[in-house]
Amino acid sequence: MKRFITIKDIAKELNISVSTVSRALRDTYDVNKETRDKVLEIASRLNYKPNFNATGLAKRSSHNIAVILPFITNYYFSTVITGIQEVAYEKGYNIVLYVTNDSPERELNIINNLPITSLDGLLVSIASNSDSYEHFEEIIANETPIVFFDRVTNHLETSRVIQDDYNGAFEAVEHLIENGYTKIAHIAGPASLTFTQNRLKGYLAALEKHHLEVREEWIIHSGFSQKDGVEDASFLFTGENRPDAIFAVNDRKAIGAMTYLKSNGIKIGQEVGIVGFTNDPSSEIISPSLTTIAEPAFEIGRKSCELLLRHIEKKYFQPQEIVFPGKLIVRESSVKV
Amino acid sequence: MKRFITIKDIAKELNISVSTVSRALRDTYDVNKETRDKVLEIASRLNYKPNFNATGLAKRSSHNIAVILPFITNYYFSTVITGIQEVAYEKGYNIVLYVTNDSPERELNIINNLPITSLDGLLVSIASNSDSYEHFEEIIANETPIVFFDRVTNHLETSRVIQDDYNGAFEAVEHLIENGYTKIAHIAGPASLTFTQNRLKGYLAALEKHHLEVREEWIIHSGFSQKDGVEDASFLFTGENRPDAIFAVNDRKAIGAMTYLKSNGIKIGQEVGIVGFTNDPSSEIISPSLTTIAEPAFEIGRKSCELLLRHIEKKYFQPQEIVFPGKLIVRESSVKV
DNA sequence: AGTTTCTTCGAGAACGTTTTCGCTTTTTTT
DNA sequence: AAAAAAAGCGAAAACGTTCTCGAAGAAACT
Repeated sequence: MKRFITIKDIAKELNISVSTVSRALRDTYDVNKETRDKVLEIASRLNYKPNFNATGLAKRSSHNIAVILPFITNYYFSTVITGIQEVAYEKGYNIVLYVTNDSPERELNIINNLPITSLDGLLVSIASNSDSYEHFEEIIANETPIVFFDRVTNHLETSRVIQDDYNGAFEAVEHLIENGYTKIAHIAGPASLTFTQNRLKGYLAALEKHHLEVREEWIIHSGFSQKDGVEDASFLFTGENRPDAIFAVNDRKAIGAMTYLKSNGIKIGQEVGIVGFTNDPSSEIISPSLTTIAEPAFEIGRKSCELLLRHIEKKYFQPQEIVFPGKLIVRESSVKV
Repeated sequence: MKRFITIKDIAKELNISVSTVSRALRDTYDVNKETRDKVLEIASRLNYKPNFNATGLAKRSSHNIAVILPFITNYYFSTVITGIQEVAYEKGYNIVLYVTNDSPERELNIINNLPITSLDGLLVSIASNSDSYEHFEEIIANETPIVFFDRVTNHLETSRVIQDDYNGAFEAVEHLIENGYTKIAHIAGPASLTFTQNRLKGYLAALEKHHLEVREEWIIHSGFSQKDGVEDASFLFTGENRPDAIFAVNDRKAIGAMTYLKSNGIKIGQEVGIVGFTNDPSSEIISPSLTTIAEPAFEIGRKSCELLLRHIEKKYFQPQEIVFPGKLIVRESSVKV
């Protein structure tokens, strides 16, 4: 059976009480410097490790935060986690990771089975087709703070951090227009997600500003995968009225569309312009290279975590919305020469 | 202050003792079916959530496992985590994530500050230049099981799961030879890592089998990034005695090398053959597409976690080494036509 | 010298469970 | 019908901390 050195062992060793040891290990006041030094010395000699279950019980707070998101196997999310992890590490928090596989059922199941009593807060990016938010409300009611990032919801009064989807999309589409494309399609994400709605709005606004017509059949909602991109492009380029440009909701779909076009002999850039969203490293590797809107994924992770920690540490802290601007990165896929 | 429903609330409600409630919530024996049903009903009505700090304290086991690895922002590691997470989810374990940024100091710091008393086990892939294993030994001495994956060490008597680096490399290089390349360079990873050693051995064995000369200057050890690949290639192709093929320790370096060759007008495949390792999705996106050895990353994650859980649950379980075979995937970068 | 204030510490309860032991009551065996 | 075994439950200790209270002594005032 495992057996670790406890505060009691230290107390016995020095013939003092556990309360004193406890104080010595944390505070500096209310304990004599000498005894404190002795405690610290013994503690490190015996290689004492605090029992987090016990401290968690006694203080009603562990130093754990849950991160719940759809996937981790893509550039965006893995980079966000890296950012989160960076500030968690600095501040001595542990990250408990849950991945929903973008399934609402699994998300629900995870939330319901969360070790909520040993979690100080939650960082979440919701699944595509979540339609109910009760499970989150319940957690909020229990005074466990939540910060949403990227995939947020307006149904809940919490802090959130996102990129500027509307303006990013607007800029992307305007860039296509300025480069002489006029028949611009949008291959979008699942309609339920706030950020696909915002990117769609940005797309529409840019068309409107430049007096270009909006065609229903040029707006396709589907999933986020490369395969979805292939299918959407195949749909767009088999009928009549083919577009001459595509704005994709993310780089993976853009890349899917590119592979479709390439294998059908359509010249990217020259004949059909393409712009993605994210700045996935693949967008630089593919040829022609992909124009895209870069998202500050790492910073979004950092900021989300900082915000959550503020909520955890200060008691009443007004929910905030933080919006990061995107940045247009022009490459080969959106220019005609 | 947060306040959750406890076992005591249920006991009070039903006028029975907490011990009975505790039993009812877990076992089926030693408690009448009727009272058990009543307890379960009240528990779900009050929305009772067990306090994991308390159970952890009382049972000396949380249901947490730590995952410690260098990065998560690449295909291989993020897929491994997804596999780990899959079985952890099935079995009701939580994953506590730590990323070392491939820094030995940070790794050490993380290990030393681990909430070890509330961790049932560890899954780790070590940092590149870790030279000391004492911190791991200490954990093992405390009877907390560790399973290493991918980046393992021979200094410790623990279970480990890896891919067959030797044979994968052998196959990759033999494939190049069979396709008519004779001057094959190897851009390798940091020399300290077991798996780069094994891939190097596989490379050497293939050369030897086919009586090709080994040239020291064609073997370069550096980091794992795309940038390292660029630099290694630039080194290989600026001097005299240029190779006509490259076997890269991973796909990112292979891709780096490809970008260098492409921008220098060297025809990949025709003039210089390239094979990578991993089967990163980028290897299919880049053109020409990259021949590679596919690693079963997801399965490695699953298996590592299963093994760890076995160690946690059975007491004395002989350390095992599990080796997954790789699979050669032939694409355009390694054929001369 | 007497009073007040600080400083340092210990006793013991509390956090929410599990677990051991033993006591009733019921059921089974003879 | 008596004896033995089993079933169901409660009291209380334990897990390793933190925290509140108060006591003892030292230091600082009058």
